[in-house]
Amino acid sequence: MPHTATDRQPTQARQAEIIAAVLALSASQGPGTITTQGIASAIGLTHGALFKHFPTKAALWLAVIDWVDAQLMTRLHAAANDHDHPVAALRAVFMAHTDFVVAHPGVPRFIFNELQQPEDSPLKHRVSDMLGRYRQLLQARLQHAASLGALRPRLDLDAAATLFIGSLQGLVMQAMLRGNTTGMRDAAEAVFAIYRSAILVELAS
Amino acid sequence: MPHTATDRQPTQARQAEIIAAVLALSASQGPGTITTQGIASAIGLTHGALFKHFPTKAALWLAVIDWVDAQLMTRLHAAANDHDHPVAALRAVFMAHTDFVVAHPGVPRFIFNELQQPEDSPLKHRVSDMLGRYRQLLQARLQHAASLGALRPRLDLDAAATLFIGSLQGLVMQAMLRGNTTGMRDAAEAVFAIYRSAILVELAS
DNA sequence: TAAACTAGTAAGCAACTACTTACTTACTGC
DNA sequence: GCAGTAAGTAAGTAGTTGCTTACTAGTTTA
Repeated sequence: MPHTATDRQPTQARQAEIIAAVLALSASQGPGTITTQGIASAIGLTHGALFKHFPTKAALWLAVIDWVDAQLMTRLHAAANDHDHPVAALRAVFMAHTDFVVAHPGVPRFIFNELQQPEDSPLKHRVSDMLGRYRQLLQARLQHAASLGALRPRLDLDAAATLFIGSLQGLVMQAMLRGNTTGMRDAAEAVFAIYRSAILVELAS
Repeated sequence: MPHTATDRQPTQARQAEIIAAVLALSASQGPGTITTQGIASAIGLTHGALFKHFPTKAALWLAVIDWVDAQLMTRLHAAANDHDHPVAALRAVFMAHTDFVVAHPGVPRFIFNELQQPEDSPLKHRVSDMLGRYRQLLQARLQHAASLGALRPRLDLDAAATLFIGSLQGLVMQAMLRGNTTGMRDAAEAVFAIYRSAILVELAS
């Protein structure tokens, strides 16, 4: 069957389509089991055509991480900078992260899968680099909040950042158990409310 | 090379050895990439010999989960029942879980890997069943603590359980980023201290 | 002590993997 | 209007995977 004119796409558009397909498959399949054949047929393309746009599967995986990095960090910074008060900023980051996961359920699976690779592969290095910048974003707000006297005295800011990311991880895990992300926003609100009371200085009830 | 008498092991001992090998490989390799060939050569056995003890790879995977279930839940219940006060029990469970992960770093990787399988495979079902019993254990202590008036009024116990497991997940993720579990116990103490102040009723500082 | 059983080996098979090659067809600049 | 290039196809290759088969050698037991 000869392809029509609409079949042919400029490589930049195809690359974006391929990356999106990988993340879509990650949401319903587990990234470790994704094959280049599966990606191709998910787009309606021949297997060989994939390699016109990415030289190797590893290069494609790297491009997926770069996409996630750019998208997620942009949204998180935007959410954080939307609020003057650092605690409000933390809340906005928490919910922006949640919304991103709801919109792209394959992303946390993909990221965690790469984190499992124990050796210092370039993939894992980029993921850990991104998470490092995530922690910096959180630490800056936490320190700002501390300087305002809004946080508990002697609060371990490092542990507070770990708890922040970890609670999101817990929400993701719950969503993976259920197999969908419905109700995740509400659960995120409830969890952040508890987190907030964990770090805030005690006020009169 | 003919095998000596010590080569031959009763199947029960070999099964335990094989399960241990899978978890050891999970700690340093990522469970998705483990092959039956790799398991066999890790023990110093022929590939075909594996299938004398487990009919299929899936059966072996199931046995690994059963082992984790029995070991982990036994320790968590023992830790919980060691304390009369529910908050002390929660702390003991948190640290018992941490100790288990430090002792068996492959376990959380293995578990999370199975959780990623989206379909209702028997593997995923058992994992989600175990996590359900974990939540029950937590909910019972949280409700007990609430009945003692130790918790904040209007605390969302469901979200509190999610935050409990999630914060452990966050610690595991941090350990995976660093590639080892050194310092995990100290980090766990700090994180639980914050968690504790999140759920406890406010006292005079 | 012979028979049944069990734990092991060595070799190989069918299916699947990432990737390549040879070729075709559409778009673009001169 | 045509040459060069880029996106696509179809078929194939080498390596790996889970699993099987045919055979060997210890162990148990009637």
